[in-house]
Amino acid sequence: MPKRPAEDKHPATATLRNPEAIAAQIAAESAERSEQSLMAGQVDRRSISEQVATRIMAMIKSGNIRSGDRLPTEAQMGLAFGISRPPLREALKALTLMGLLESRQGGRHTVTDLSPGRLASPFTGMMPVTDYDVSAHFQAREVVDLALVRLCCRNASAAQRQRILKLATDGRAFYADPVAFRLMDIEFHQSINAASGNRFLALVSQCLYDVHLEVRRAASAAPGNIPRSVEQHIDVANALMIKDEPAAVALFRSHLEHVRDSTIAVLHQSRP
Amino acid sequence: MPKRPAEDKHPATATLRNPEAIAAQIAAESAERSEQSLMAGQVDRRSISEQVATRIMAMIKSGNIRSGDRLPTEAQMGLAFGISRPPLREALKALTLMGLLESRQGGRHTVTDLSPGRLASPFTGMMPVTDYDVSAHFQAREVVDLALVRLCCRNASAAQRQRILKLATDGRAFYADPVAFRLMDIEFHQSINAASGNRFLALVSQCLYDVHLEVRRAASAAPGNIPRSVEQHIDVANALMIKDEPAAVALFRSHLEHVRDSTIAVLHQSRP
DNA sequence: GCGTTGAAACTTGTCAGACAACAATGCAAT
DNA sequence: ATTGCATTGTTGTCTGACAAGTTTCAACGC
Repeated sequence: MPKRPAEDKHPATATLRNPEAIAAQIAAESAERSEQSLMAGQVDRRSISEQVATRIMAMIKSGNIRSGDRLPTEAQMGLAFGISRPPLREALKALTLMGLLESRQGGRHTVTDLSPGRLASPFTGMMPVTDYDVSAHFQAREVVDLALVRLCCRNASAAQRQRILKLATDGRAFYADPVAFRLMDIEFHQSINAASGNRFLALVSQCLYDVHLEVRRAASAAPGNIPRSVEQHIDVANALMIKDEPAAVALFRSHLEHVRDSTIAVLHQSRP
Repeated sequence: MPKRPAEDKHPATATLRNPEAIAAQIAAESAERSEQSLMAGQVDRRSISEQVATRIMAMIKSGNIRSGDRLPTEAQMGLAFGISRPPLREALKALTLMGLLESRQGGRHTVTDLSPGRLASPFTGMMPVTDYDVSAHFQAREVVDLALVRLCCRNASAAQRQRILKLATDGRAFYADPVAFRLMDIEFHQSINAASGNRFLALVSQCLYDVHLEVRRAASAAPGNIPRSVEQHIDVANALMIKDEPAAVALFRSHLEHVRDSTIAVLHQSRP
């Protein structure tokens, strides 16, 4: 059986994770690029900072730079890319804003965990910029979340089901605390998503949920809604415990519809 | 000295869109911010460029800056924000990389159309960075795309159905041209997504499709696959024409399964 | 009068150098 | 061995400058 080589043990690849080696690789590729552009005779009309940002992204995507790696200093990278600090900093800052890098004054740049949630956050934050359609949004959530509930019902382990049920019942303590309830609500839905075993659908669901939060942020939840949501959570969790798929889906659907209706009510109230 | 062509017919709204007025508004808000930070005694530990980028994003999201607007010059904005050019440029470049702004040397920064596809592209490009699961990906596509097909079957106008059918049949001309086929394929799926009437699901589907393209980019499609895909497209389009929802869904599902299987085959072939 | 063209003014892209603020490191004293 | 401090290193920000490209506007020819 041909197994994947244990890359971390190989000196050649391990060395690449050292800042100096990263800089060396950048320099090598940079020279190669220059030759190519000379051969093609085609000038890249993008600004240097955009080219550099793209190349760093490519190095991250291809695995040449990995989560947690410390990048070389700005001076070293500028030397390696053959550019000065300002455009390099523009590229680094852009990647920082996109959630790929982290930077602290005095400390070097490091690569984030690259979790989909982190990468999606800047995108999610800009989503509700176009005119927002509540019913279309909840229709999408229904499609995605109900599929996740189905998958969760089939694939979740006993421990995961227990955790979901515990989160649901713990919600009873938060009848009077909207903030704590919101945190629990996030955790509850994420647990279901994670238990489904499908990262893509889970990510989509989380993005749609984040958009929902953004919309609902300003308006505090009406007091009566929290107990109702908590009870619906518990109903769903119980259905998941006994693996009753139709019931879980139906209960989750009614939960979503309840949230949708109350959201519409809040929006109409704030915008008469 | 206004040599400026008459541009404010509506002083209230038009004024805000002038670069100078935008700068003035920035300056006003900036002063307000300073007071707040003094009152709170809490320093914002984020770098200036990050704060500025966040604030410009907020102004775009709130509608103070709209699609197509020309931003003030960097000098003006630097003055308005009370900072110098480098950190301001870092913020602008970050927003440019994120697809919110466009910039040309010599011309001012302008706001893009803010289309979801454009905003999603940097995010989509980084998605397959984590270990990629083909079957989970296609499971997600199945959930989302089949829902879109259902909605399309119910909501599409006659003209939209005609367009979908035309795209599908036109595909027959591209048996030997993978690139042209790919372009048609994109258009075909986007037409279905648009006809569904749900922007959110359409966007999600497009993102998943883009990830699929990214994965399949290197490997050229096997020659036999194109005719098969074309015929499947036509079958789906015909089902949509007569509004046979179960048939359309079933045909689309088998289309997706075919694409999935051929993708897996290609991946296994390239990675023995 | 009207479209064209050319130059001037303006704006962004890039570079260089400098200093401040913060982090990391090593050394000395307890 | 641990704590505290001083030194060094790195990022954050500023200033000034010039190159490369765009926009504007006025002079010019028709």
